[in-house]
Amino acid sequence: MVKKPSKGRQKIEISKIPKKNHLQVTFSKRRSGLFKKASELCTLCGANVAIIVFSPAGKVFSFGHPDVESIVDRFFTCNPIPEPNGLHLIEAHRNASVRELNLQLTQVLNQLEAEKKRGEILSQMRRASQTQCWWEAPINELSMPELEQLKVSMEELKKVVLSQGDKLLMEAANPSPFYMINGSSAMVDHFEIERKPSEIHGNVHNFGYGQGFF
Amino acid sequence: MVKKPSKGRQKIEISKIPKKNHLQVTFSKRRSGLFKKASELCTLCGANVAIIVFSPAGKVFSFGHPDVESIVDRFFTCNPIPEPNGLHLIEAHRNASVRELNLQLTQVLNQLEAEKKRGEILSQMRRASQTQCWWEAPINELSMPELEQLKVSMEELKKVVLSQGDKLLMEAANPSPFYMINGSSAMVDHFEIERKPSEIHGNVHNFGYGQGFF
DNA sequence: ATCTATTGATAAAT
DNA sequence: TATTTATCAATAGAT
Repeated sequence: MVKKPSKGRQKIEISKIPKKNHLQVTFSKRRSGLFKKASELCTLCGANVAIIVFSPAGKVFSFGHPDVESIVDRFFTCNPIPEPNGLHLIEAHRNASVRELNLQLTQVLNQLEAEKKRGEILSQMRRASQTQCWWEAPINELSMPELEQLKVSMEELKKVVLSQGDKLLMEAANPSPFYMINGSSAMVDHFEIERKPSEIHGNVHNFGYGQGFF
Repeated sequence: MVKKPSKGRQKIEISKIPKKNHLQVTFSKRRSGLFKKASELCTLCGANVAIIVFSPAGKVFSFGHPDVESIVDRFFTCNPIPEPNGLHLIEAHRNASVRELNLQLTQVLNQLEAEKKRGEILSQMRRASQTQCWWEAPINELSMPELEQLKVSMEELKKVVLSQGDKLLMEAANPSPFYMINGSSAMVDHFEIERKPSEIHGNVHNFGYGQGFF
């Protein structure tokens, strides 16, 4: 062997790693990196830190200084959840959390439903516009959003048709050779493609900012 | 002024920083660094992470994906706190339910993500194919008889569209109740209900994490 | 908060 | 999983 050209560390995108074995390695390395950073924060600044990590497979890892339980307890003392009875804090919180979870579940399920519907509509529209020309389309089967789109498009078409009709009439009356050659170029961009600026990942970052330093 | 030769980053000992203002700055920087690392771990590996930090002054900061509460709950479900009384069975039952709920939530969240992606793709495809759709056809090249024909077709189309719209509106007066998934008051009792692992299955992308790694 | 020189973390290869 | 190497990213110190 002549040499060992390691490419060294390479820049990576912060988005879900597709390769499972690769992901496993990265998870392991970064988890220990995270815990190391946490321990340094404790030592350097005298902070108290608790970290709980669940791997995608559901395995749990935790770091705590002095220990996870006391920190979590303090946390829920600081963010108390009102509960009339005399249960332990964690107990009380657990009950509230079940409710919370159910609520979340319901909301997310509703969102899912909405997204599915949207996807269905889109794919329907796509199928429709792919398969057939509009004048033979089974309009009786179109849904409301499709009809809306159709209506808008018809308005546009009507304008174009009318102006084209006028143009032809004018030409018939005045057959001049250099009579507007490119007067219709504006028609092409009735439906300009719009793109949102790509959104950065949503709810991952929950920094507790908004207050002073300590 | 000639120049500003910064000494740049210097090595520091990992032991309690004596200077209070310096400590404050370091705490702030490293805390956000820690949270950023955590968020990257979530994104890259699909992990769930909760972090609670108390500054030496007792101020609390937290990070959680999807949120601190559910992760802490899961944690205590996995590491149950020894309880002297005989509530263990009830506890166990409840814990199982919480675990169940969390699992469901995670799955549904994944589905949602998949659906959103699918919708995005469809909508992109649609935008792309619109470029070639009929309403952007080169009407300016049609001749007079063709335009006449087009006009007639449009009139007919309009009628059909209007009647179809009416029909849909009528149907909208009788909405189907498919979105009634959870009654609000019944939710707390979810843990009394037996549930199969998951009846739901995503139709397009399967983000289901493999088992057994880590 | 912003700017750099440096250190520290880590992706890829083994 | 542990080590190595080449890079990239975080951050200490100064402004």
